Amino acid sequence: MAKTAGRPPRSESDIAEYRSKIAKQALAIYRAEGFDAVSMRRLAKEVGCAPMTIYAHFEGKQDILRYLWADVLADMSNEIQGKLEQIVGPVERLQMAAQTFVSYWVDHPDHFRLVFMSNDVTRSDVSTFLMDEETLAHFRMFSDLVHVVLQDDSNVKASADTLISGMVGIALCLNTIRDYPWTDAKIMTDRLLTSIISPVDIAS
Amino acid sequence: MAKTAGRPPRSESDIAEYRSKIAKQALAIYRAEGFDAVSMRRLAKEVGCAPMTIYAHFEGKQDILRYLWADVLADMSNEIQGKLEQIVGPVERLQMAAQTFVSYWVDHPDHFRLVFMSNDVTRSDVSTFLMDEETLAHFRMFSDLVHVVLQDDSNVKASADTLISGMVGIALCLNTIRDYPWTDAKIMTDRLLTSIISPVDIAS
DNA sequence: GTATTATTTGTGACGCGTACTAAATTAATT
DNA sequence: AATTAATTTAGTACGCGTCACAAATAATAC
Repeated sequence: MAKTAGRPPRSESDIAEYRSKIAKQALAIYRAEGFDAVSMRRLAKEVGCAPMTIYAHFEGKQDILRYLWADVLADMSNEIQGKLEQIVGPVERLQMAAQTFVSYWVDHPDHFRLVFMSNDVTRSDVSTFLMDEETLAHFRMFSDLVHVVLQDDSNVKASADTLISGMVGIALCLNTIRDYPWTDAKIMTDRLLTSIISPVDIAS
Repeated sequence: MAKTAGRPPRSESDIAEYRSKIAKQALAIYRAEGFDAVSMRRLAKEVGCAPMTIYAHFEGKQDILRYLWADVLADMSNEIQGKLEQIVGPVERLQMAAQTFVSYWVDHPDHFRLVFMSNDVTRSDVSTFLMDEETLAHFRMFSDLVHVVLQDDSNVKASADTLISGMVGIALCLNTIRDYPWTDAKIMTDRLLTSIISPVDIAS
């Protein structure tokens, strides 16, 4: 089968280059002026293309926003790592990580919104986006910390996932349901953590 | 001090009537066509007033959306109560309630978005909105269920709050971070629950 | 060269939330 | 009935995400 005539599809590298160019600019805007400043029109202007051209490279705004996750998650990870440096006890390390994690999202609502609240929850379309290794690693950090504490291998992932989503939930509730008199975040985080890391067997 | 001349401010009842009229119509639209269908312009049209008039009665869209919470939360509560009817064991009741709670939000992304993701996270303005008794009661239902399981009074609220935000977090994570291979919701919920309801003392 | 085809651009449009202002309407007191 | 303050309206405007469609551009085959 000979190649068809006409302009060939852009090369893989061109696609990647253009995408990263857009994503990079989006990140610059986000870092400088926050979530609300990132708009398709402005992004296009600063990238130097027509607004609609972006839609040839991304499915929509959400699709772009996901590329900012890496930056935010790295920032969060750094903060945790910094706090962890002086701590040796496995339980203490996990506690510090958890407290820092929750504090980070409570103290940076914009970042929280970006990562956890900017998806189109309604449409459950199977996007082609897949988390890269680096991004996954940030989530796995907790698995590792939990793993050290719980020698028992079998439930580590379930425990870590529950811990992560639990902490995210604390941040979400504090951020959105402000009228409800929530227990202090520190206390809830501690409660969640000490619960998760203690092996429990309750009759089902 | 005699009253000044001129039109007096609207009466309390008039204010409430107008507000509830708007809120009621918003609810009708939401129920019929979902989250995205509720827009200020359309709402105004169906209420029979100018778009900007609504802003005299509500601070903005968020302020209206909150009045839809009651409906959704009642629906969720009903679903839980229905499932609870045949169950007598305190632990089993709490388990069923928790599983139903999480399932509800996972199965109704629109409702989840309305209650937990439609606030303007960025601005932490102290709005005048206060949760009414009815709405609070839905949250307190879990306190009650937890209370029955944990006779120890002291930590009931902290445990219940942690449980609620943990479950909300599970729903949020499943709804927004779809690329991460989360542990099954049922398992995470169970893990969270059995952890929370078992009294634990870990060296701090 | 020219024809063919893929991609990019431009333009205009829709509806959105919300801000501003000036005019109109309303309802009570004088 | 005239006055006056509270409220509503109309109109305009900005920027937003996104769609539709025609025009332009670029790279290949002939």
